[in-house]
Amino acid sequence: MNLKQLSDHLGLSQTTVSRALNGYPEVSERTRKRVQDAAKALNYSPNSRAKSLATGHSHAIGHVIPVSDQHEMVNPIFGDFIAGAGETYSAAGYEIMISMVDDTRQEETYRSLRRRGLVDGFILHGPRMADPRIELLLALGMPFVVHGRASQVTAPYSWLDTNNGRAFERATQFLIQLGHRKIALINGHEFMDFAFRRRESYLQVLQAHGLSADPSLMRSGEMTEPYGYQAAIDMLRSPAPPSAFLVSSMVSAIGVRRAIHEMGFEMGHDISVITHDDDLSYLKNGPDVPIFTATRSSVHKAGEMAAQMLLQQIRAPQDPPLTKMIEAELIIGQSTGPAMT
Amino acid sequence: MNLKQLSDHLGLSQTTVSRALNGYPEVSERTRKRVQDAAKALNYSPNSRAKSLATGHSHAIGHVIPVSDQHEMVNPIFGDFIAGAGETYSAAGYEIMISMVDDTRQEETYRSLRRRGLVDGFILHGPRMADPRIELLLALGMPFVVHGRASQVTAPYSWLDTNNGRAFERATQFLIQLGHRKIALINGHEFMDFAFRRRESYLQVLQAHGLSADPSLMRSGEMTEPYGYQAAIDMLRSPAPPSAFLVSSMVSAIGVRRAIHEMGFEMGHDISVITHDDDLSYLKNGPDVPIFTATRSSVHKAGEMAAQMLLQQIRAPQDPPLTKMIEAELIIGQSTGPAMT
DNA sequence: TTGAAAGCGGTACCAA
DNA sequence: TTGGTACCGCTTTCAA
Repeated sequence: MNLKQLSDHLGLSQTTVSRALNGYPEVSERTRKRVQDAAKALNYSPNSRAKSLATGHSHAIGHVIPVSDQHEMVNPIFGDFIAGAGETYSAAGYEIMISMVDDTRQEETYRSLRRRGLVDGFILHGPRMADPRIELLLALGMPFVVHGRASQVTAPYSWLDTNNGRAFERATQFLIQLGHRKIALINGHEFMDFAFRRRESYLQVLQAHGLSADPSLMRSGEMTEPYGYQAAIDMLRSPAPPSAFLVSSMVSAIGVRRAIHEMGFEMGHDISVITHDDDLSYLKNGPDVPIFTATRSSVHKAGEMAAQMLLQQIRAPQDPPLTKMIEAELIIGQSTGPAMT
Repeated sequence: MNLKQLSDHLGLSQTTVSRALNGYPEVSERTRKRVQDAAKALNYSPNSRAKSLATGHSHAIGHVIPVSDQHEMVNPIFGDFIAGAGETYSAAGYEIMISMVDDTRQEETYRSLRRRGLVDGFILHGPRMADPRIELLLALGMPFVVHGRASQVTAPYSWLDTNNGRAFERATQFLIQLGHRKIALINGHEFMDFAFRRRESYLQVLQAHGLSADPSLMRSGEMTEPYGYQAAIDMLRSPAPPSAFLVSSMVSAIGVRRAIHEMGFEMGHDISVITHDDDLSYLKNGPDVPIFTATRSSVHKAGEMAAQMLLQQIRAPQDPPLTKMIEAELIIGQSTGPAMT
């Protein structure tokens, strides 16, 4: 059933039917009613491709997800974020178009999605400190919202971010209050903006308490389980091992805990671990660790909000960029002081 | 830059340019080369909406993900599966269109995506034993592949599934070999096909060993952490608690372990836990539990394969349905016998 | 208030 | 081997 068939059926022109269905004011109420009823009865809905072609917008949003070549895996927060965004889009009549592409093909993907007219806007995931994609999108003139920020990009743009700095500030303070003096930081790649901010806060708090930053207690890398394991093993084997770990990712934290166990330390007694991750908050009640985290549902919420911001930008492209900060939640499972030995 | 501009620039007709770019044989090699070079130089790529409209296919695949109202969360395997599928699609020039919709709106979503011409095929996620969506898609005449199976649907259709039955068979056998006699099953909703199959295998192996199935040791429900916790607490408080848990989801398993800890049992000594989940295999090296799982990378692989099967169906719609079984991996972290007390 | 017709940007049939 | 043209299904301007 297409527009022509519907209008023939009604004995009206395509024009009138189109207008009636799209809420144009110049259609008589009687006609509109008749058209709407027929459309419903005949199960008509317009072909989106034709509509897009005619109107110039696709009613779809592109999410370009960087996937790492190295381990072919996607950050687990992704699902919840998309689910949240999807809800908002679907309520507004938008679709999600997802591209999973590796780092080398990001630009090409943005350009191509835009040129081919497949999307009306973008959500940018996983920003780096100096992320060239932001300039690119600004140059392309496409509405977009960054999930996170890029602290070295000075041009104004829309973003929504978790307050990573504040989160790690509080976590570090918490460990210091418990009496820890040697606190290790197992961080993500520090060219990623979130990781950079986390380290900055960690260092700042150490300094504020007169503690020196020990480079041997700081690691940054791809947040996998083996990475966490190796980093922790190395540190625990050193002559002056840390009494606490601050870990940027739950996935790596699993490796850290394995290392602690393997080295014969007891978690929550000899050693403390604090994890920050945007996912896996369902672990918050686990017996062995205090967890510092953004919950899954807060990530979901972030997705909703980012989508709303983007739709707003699409509707009013001239408006100034929107920004939004989300505070992470602090969830203490079990207080664990430094080694008792 | 559109086709008309490009052809004007070249002094050729749109027809010829289109043919040159799309690999039609009747174009002279010289012309083709000239066209291709110009297209590259002028950064031309065809408008997908127009192309879709003209050809009748959209070069996009719909993934309709059921989201639960209850906890607004998405099964964590989703990200890896999509990443795998996305790779395959992208290599074949297809896009992914994702719809996150709750159970009540599944049918409507499939119908709408099809009617509006947004997709050429579907991957169906989270099949139930008697899943009406399969009949629907068959009736719609759209190519689709089910991730999982629907054991009560008799009509032939394409699917790709993990061998859940075999996995739980092996897990149950393993626990019995360790000496366990009271083995609890914390399962997903048993109207879900995977959960049904898991229970069937569990029961079958118990029976084969002359063990009676104890209804008080079997639970099914939404696979959340609190659900696992509550189920385990209830069982552990009973007069005859289980000595082992077989848990259908890593998320619930976290709750189970919390309950074990809280009740004063020691994991891997008093109590064993085996978890099956398609995600979170990075936990496989955790210190406390043996894990029975499909790894994240196998889920990724499943996504790739499902996508390949679907593209195959799209290319040759008349071919008989394709089916593919994937064996789960058995990963034993640490053997744990029954309670020593 | 309604309709005819010209796009939107491609593809593909039919002629040349 | 190339080009003219109708058409895919909808929107929108212009006229009636």
